Amino acid sequence: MTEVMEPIDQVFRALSDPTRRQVLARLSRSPASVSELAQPFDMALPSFVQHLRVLEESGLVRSAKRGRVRTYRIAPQRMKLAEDWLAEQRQLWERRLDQLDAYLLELKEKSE
Amino acid sequence: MTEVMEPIDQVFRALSDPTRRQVLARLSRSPASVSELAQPFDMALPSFVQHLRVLEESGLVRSAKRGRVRTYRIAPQRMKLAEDWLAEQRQLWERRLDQLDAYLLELKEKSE
DNA sequence: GTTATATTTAGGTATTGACCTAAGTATCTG
DNA sequence: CAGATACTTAGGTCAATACCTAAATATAAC
Repeated sequence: MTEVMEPIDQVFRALSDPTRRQVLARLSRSPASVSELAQPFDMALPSFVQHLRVLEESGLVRSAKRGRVRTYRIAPQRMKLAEDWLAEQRQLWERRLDQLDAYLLELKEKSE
Repeated sequence: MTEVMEPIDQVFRALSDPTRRQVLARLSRSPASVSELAQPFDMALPSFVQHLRVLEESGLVRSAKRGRVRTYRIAPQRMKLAEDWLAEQRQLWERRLDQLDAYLLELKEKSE
């Protein structure tokens, strides 16, 4: 694949894991520390922290360390990349469906 | 990770690859055969076909073979899983930001 | 200043992902 | 029916991912 991943690739990749999506959902409510975030998951901490790293590299979250506690928060702009891409595709095929006669399309599908 | 991937995991995973996103964009315009889809890519056909398999397993596209030609088309309902998930997160943190605004406003008013 | 807490680093394993080449099958066309 | 076309199957490589345990570091609390 490509040498370096594009932001949008990283965003979708980050979103493809259920653990990471759960973390994002948690952070959508409020910022939280590593251990708070890890608590619901039955996973060794270093493994979990790797998910946090993937999220941060994707730009979907940011973190800052104060003392011994690292706090993560959501960084909403990046999610927009994904939303916008999806919206654009939707617009494309919706326009296509508008142009076509829906009835004829259905007939065509049935014959295939 | 999990034994079997959830549909939404598969959808985001399928979307994380630029080749696959380009294929989706192409299919948003109209259905197309394997070789039509493969044409823009500098990749051995079997490698490319594997991307089509990932897309079909995710439910983002469907295919049917007629004679020796397999035709792919977009299957838009699945993309909604991703759109809905993103919309939900957005709603969550936008609501949170609203609350924060209200709180800050209140602080400000008290100080005046 | 010792002990507890909150990560972080180091390093290892097993599976999956993204590619390849070579060879096979099925359908169409002259 | 012979050759071209449109995939499909088989099998191999290499890197990345998702986990793990054990040990290190840095800060906080007694």
